[in-house]
Amino acid sequence: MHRRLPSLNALRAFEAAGRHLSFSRAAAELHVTPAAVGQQVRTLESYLGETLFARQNRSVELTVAGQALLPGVSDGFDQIARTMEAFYRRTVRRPLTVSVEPNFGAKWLVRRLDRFRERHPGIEIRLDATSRVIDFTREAVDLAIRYGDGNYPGLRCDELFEDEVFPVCSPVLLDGPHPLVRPEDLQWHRLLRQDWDPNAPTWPDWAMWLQAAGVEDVDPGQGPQFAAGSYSLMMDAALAGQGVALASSVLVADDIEAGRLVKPFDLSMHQNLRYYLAGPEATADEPMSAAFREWVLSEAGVSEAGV
Amino acid sequence: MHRRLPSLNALRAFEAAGRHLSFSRAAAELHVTPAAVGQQVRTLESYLGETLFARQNRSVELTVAGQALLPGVSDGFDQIARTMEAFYRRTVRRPLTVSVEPNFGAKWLVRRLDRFRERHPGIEIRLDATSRVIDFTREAVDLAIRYGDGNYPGLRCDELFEDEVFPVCSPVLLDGPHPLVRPEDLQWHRLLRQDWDPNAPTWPDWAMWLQAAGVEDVDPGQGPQFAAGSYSLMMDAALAGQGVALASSVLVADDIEAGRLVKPFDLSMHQNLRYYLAGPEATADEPMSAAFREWVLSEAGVSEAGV
DNA sequence: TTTTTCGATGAAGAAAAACTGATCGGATCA
DNA sequence: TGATCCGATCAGTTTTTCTTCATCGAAAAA
Repeated sequence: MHRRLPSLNALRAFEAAGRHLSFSRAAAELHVTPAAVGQQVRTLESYLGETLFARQNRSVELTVAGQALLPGVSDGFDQIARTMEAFYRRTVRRPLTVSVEPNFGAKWLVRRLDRFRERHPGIEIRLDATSRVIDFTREAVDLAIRYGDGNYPGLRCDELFEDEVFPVCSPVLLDGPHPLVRPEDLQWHRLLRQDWDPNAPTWPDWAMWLQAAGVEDVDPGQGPQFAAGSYSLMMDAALAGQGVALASSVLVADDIEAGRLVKPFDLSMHQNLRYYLAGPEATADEPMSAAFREWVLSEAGVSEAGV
Repeated sequence: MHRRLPSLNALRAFEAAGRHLSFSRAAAELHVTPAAVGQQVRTLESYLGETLFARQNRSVELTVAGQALLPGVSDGFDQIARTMEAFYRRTVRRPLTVSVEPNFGAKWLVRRLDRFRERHPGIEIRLDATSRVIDFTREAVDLAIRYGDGNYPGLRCDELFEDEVFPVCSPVLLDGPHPLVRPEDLQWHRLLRQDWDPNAPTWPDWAMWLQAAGVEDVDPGQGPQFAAGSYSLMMDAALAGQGVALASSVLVADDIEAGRLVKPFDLSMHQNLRYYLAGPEATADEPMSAAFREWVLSEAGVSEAGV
């Protein structure tokens, strides 16, 4: 079989534009700019040697040639789209189970998962939020995102983020009677403190940060205390302007970007612990695992690590 | 309608590979390398999160998933391909009439036209080989390739080639009792000469070339003479080793590249005349004209000229 | 009428996708 | 056993595709 097909992307742009009778709406459907649609249509017209759209100033309509071409092309794409939909929904698909540390899952991963779904409509993610250490040989878990030192023998392991710890607070604390400008100003505010799970990796506490900042007249023991595992409660308190919390850069990145939290001082405590994506070597090249790894790494702004 | 489609090119590669059960044959069909097909298939597998082909060492076969996906996708592309074929062959299409100087048409254009057909299967070219000057307002001609000075008022005009004139001959003349090495050696060979149409642009003759070469003991008047318009006869004689002809660089480029003719000396006579593609401004932006112009210019190795 | 708005367009540069070319490695065939 | 065939892989590059930004002209709004 020998097919002479034009650029398929140009065809798709034409099809969408013809269906909407609008380059802009077609562009919206295809998630590109109207200019891109216009160029693709022009490419197709040049390939065929015929104008497919009559351009009015503020609208387009199909020429006779365009009308002749559109239905068949639409049918073809419909057929393919139906096939893909059927494929996505066909026979029970094993979901990809990803174990994730709960705070990271809530603050970082779930906010981005819809982008993964868009990129890989055929892969269903099952999240398993737990702090336990995963034994891949015993548990039905494909991949795990963990906070640690990256020393996971026998696993394929890719670094996601460095992490650092610094104070954050609601922007309202920057105004008011005692604006937070220098570390000494912390004496006027409540320090939100978290107890640490004795089994979990160590985490800098206020005493360490204040010492590093060279501040002596702030009591590291004052302010509300949150139980281990209640990180999100503490952050809710910070978001509500109830005090200043020591937070992980990864977990507050979105809140800072959105302006819900601010970082009043420049001083950060560096951790030698990081976020890693880990999983068994044996399944590392399976398409589902590979797709998830590639996506997480790109979301983390990291190019894929070596072997 | 909201479609979630993978990369269409990846789908097409998968479809071809699945149909042939071979990446190499699919690559041949798509006019790309097997490596390209392999990468496209891998892209699709990553998007879907499933392997579509089971790779043996020397062959591939479809997995269950691949078998589930292939038929529907094939049908879709078939549908589109049928639509395109029907479109190409539909209602009487006006061919694009290109008037071309006969020698140029024979020696340069027709040898390349199949590449144009491949790029633009929907455009039919009608060649009109004539030396007459074209009046676009009176004749049903869309474009013309002409040899001249480029001064064509009221026409959209793009330069194709510079031209120069130099002696050429069959490679057999380089051996033999009197090999052609220096211009003086021409005295041992016949000079193929052509009469010129008194109305046509002037063309250097042997007397001019010999003078430029500084050769005096060769008689420019000896050798067979060909009537105006019998250029191709003269070139046939040259190809047959019957003598040395003064030829146009454009018209002999292919013969020289193929080794059928050689250029024994370096000296060329430059012409201030060139090959141009000309046509009415009014139709210059019509897809057929624009496609042909773009193609001719790219074949001529020239980027599209400005307004 | 005048002003605003909306959609199409064009050029230039940037980003992303696709392809090539070279190399490797395991079957198959002679 | 050696030669060959086919597919995998990877880096580098080419080609395609897209975005940005400015402009334009009619329709809608004021």
